Amino acid sequence: MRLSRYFLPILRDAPREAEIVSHRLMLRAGMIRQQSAGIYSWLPLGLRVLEKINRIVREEQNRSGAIEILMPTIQSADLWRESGRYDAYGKEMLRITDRNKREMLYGPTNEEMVTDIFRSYVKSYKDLPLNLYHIQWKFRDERRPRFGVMRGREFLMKDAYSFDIDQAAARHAYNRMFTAYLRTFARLGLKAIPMRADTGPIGGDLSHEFIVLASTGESQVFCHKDYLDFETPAADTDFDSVEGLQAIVDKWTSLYAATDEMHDKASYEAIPSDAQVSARGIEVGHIFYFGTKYSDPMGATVTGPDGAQTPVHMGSYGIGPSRLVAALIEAGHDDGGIVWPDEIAPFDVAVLNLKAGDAGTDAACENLYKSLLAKGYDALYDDTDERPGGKFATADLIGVPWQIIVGPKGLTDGKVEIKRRAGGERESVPLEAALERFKGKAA
RNA sequence: CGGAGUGUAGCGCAGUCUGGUAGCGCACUACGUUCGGGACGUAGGGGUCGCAGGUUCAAAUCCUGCCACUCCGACCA
Repeated sequence: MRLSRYFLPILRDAPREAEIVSHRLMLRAGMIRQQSAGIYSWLPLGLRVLEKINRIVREEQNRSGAIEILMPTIQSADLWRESGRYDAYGKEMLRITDRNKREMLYGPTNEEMVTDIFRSYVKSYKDLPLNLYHIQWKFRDERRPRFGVMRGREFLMKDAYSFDIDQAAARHAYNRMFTAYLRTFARLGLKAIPMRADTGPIGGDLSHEFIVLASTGESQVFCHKDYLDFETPAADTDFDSVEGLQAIVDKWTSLYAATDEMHDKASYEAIPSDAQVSARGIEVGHIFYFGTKYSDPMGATVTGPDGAQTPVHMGSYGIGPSRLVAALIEAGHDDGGIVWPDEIAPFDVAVLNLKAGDAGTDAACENLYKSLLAKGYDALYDDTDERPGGKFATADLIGVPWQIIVGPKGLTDGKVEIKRRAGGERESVPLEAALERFKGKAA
């Protein structure tokens, strides 16, 4: 992308209302624009990051055996009356009336709807297990939205729903998601620790929150230090292996880890004091097993091997990609701006032409830019006629992991500079070497 | 939902107390000089002062009502 033709509305000063660092940086970097309390437009740079997160989430969901669908944002109140949640859900549910005076709602979650889909088509235990997920916008009319997209009213959520014949099978479905989540967050460059969670209004008796440690986190969390060094399940993990997944989950739940609400002082203090971690955390995922809470009242049953109708055992599994954007910034930034993990960055590499209009730098940059594109990189070419200082500041602010800096000074020796955003290391190399350094994007 | 605030140009702010031609910095446009860490000069453009009433010769400023947004707390992916 040529910056001169892109839409990147950088702000030099953050708007006054933005308090936390991720919100300030997202506004400054031109990633989002607030349209209403807790409701945001996603501008090109923000959308790129959001899509990169979605891609990873999708890959790991698919790897674990989940199947993608897409359900609507608007739902019928009737469906929610079946489960009893239409009245149980408070003012957080945005209720809408259509022109025919039918009661509708903007979905805060999709258990009822996916259960309806399931019961319409699936009739036999032979079609289980099944896990359907979608990535869709949700709306919860929070009393007090805050912290930008971290706690918006409208937010993007990946929600998966598992269907199984009995509790043992549902446990395995839970373990699949548990494992997929460990992989997802690791690929996003985050250390997310599963913590026992309260099951809340959704109900059920097996639930974990995945918490990212960050000093600006919203809640207090406690855990054993060893979690930070646990190994992420491998890409070739066999998701069909009941024992294999159970071993992973057992390991990742073997030590103490709890949010404030579930905190048990005695258990925590039993941890050797040098292994106690008390920190702030951001919830980035939440998984539940809730049995037949919805399948029972909604009649989602299958015929078992014995010919009997059995309500299916369900679980639901959420990750908030829009919130993850903010969490990633909270976990990765410095005075200069955002520091994205390589896999999430909106662009892989930025080419900075320090003197646009100069025949030498123009030619070198064109060469670099086209070569990077040809090798599959998302490259951003700053071809504007801004001054060098501004270009450095912009590149740092938006957090592109690599910068290739091309100025007339270096070019007299045939050299360009490669800068790593994260550590700030820079290296002066011949133009050819820079071209070679970026060999091609590994799939 | 309790408490505290804020609405003036795209962003950051002054002006409001004490009514009298709507300002500053950044950003934007043109030209010139600059050019390796957010340059400088000159000349420009841009605002129903959140909205609606009211008081007054005159309202960003005073009065009344409403709306929006933010922060702290309780609650949530």
